[in-house]
Amino acid sequence: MPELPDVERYRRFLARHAVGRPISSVRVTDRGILRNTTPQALGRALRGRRFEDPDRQGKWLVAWTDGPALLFHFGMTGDLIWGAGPEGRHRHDRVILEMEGGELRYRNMRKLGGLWLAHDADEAGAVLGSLGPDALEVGRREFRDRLGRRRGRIKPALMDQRLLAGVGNLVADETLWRARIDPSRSIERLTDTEHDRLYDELRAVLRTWIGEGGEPRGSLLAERAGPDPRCPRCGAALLRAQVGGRTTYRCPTCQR
DNA sequence: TCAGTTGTTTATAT
DNA sequence: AATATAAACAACTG
Repeated sequence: MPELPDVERYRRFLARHAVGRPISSVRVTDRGILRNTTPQALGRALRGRRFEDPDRQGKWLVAWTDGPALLFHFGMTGDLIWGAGPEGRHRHDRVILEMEGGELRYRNMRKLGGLWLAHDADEAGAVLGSLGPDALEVGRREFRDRLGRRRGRIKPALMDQRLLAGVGNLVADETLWRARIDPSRSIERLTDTEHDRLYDELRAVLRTWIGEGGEPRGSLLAERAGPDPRCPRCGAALLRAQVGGRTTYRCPTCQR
């Protein structure tokens, strides 16, 4: 589930439900999900604090409070849930933040990703490491420049979080399909037109995906899960292959 | 039983 | 130096 658009929705979700409410207690049902702190330290750090407007960079959600910040990464199966009370809790709710008027739950089945605690902006920056500019914020020029300094195949470059933050496997496939570019094309051989299409389609994919509150229809994405994946544009059977170690779908006639 | 899964990090090879 | 590949992490589904 979580790619950049999903994390952006989590960001808005946290802002809508949790901002401003005093945190009364922190329940950790799986301490392994805390990557740089303990349940005790997390409780001490957050109790009595209130979330402020959260930030997102790539697939990271940075939830500032009037004290420290809580950093969320959702891995492949993370989710954020709001509950008015304890009913509806799930066994994969690894951390539950109880606050006035409800509770925020960090759910994560596979436990890739996790929660980090940062006491200030410097610490938050250290956790995020050398993350590139956010894929939705980056300008056309910088996108082009950063890509131009890379060699090799286009898809793994798009997914490199140091180059550009937020593009995952599904967004990459969708973008390349819409831009009609083969995921294995070498970056050096992309034309100016293709660079422009890539930038435009990346933004279009991210924006529609955020806007629809879920994965878009009439897309490669909708096809790949089905029994007979076909190109929504030309009807050709989609090809499935490994690119950069990830399952990749492409259209044999539209993408060259 | 086996293959597959939206992400990232690490080690190893080229 | 940078890119490519595979494995590991972990838990579940079909």
